Amino acid sequence: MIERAETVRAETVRAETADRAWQGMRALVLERHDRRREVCGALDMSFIRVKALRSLAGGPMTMRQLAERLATDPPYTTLVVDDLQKRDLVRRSTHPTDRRQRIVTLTPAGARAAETADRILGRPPTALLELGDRELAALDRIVAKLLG
Amino acid sequence: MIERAETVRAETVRAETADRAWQGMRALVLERHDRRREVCGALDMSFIRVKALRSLAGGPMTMRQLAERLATDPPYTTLVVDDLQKRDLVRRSTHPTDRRQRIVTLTPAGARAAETADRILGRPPTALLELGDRELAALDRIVAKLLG
DNA sequence: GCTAAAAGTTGTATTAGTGCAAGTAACTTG
DNA sequence: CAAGTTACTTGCACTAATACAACTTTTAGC
Repeated sequence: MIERAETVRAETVRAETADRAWQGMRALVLERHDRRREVCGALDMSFIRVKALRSLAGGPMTMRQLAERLATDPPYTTLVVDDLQKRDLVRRSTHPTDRRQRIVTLTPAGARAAETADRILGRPPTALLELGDRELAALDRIVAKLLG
Repeated sequence: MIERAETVRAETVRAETADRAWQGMRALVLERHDRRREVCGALDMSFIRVKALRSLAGGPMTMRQLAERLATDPPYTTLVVDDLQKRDLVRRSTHPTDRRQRIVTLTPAGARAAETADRILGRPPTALLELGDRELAALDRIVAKLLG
């Protein structure tokens, strides 16, 4: 492939811009506005349990699906769900047609806990709230596009 | 404070947009494009050590500054730095004027490791690279603004 | 029906991380 | 120069997380 010099240059600028934007997004999410400690404190549980609750807020899942979602293995998932069950935040039931599978469902208290977590984690940084209307709309649109 | 109905409505829309954009950014960084495992595997160390190396890439720091940056306490920082020192990635020296303080500096090998980490963590998602020029520029500008 | 596979659980071992108390060396302040 | 403070280290106790191996129950394929 033969490219003209200015094309190569333009691509370099694009790559640099993309790197900078991405690193900025990472810094915002991971450093400037990390609410993990806060949410763990509020719900008095480790972050993986919070993630489990939030995952289940989207609907019941089997243990295996939950393990996948939490990027962990089945044994540890058992432990996490055991703990959430002791706190009456989730409930285990047997799959109607395949009795090997356990369906994990949020209890009403679990749904409330997941909502609390969402409220803490989902709260945008103040800088974002102070964006102009056009910028905020642009950001919203671009992020949606990135998510596919 | 008295607000007209349409002003309240507009604020609600803004808040919803901000929430959605923020949650999208979180999802992108934390779920869609999490490279922690990859970088930990590549450098054969825990993520907090990677963070330490990357922090030190910006210049030498004292133990206390590093502890602050890693959001941990001094004792654990000692442990992390001990480990990095064993691997010849960092070096401890005494502060020239205050001999209580230890200055932690990257070795050449440490700088290379930090660069490797940056290359892995800083690589933007492909979706971001596929944005149009105008959108990419807008994202870059907005993120810079959010970082203040 | 027998065998193999899948879903979950139990158990054990190891590493990572957190928190606190105490100790040492160096500096600062009155 | 004595007393307090700061920076770092050491040590201990504890929880969280990760990884494997082995086991039970249930389903699916031959």
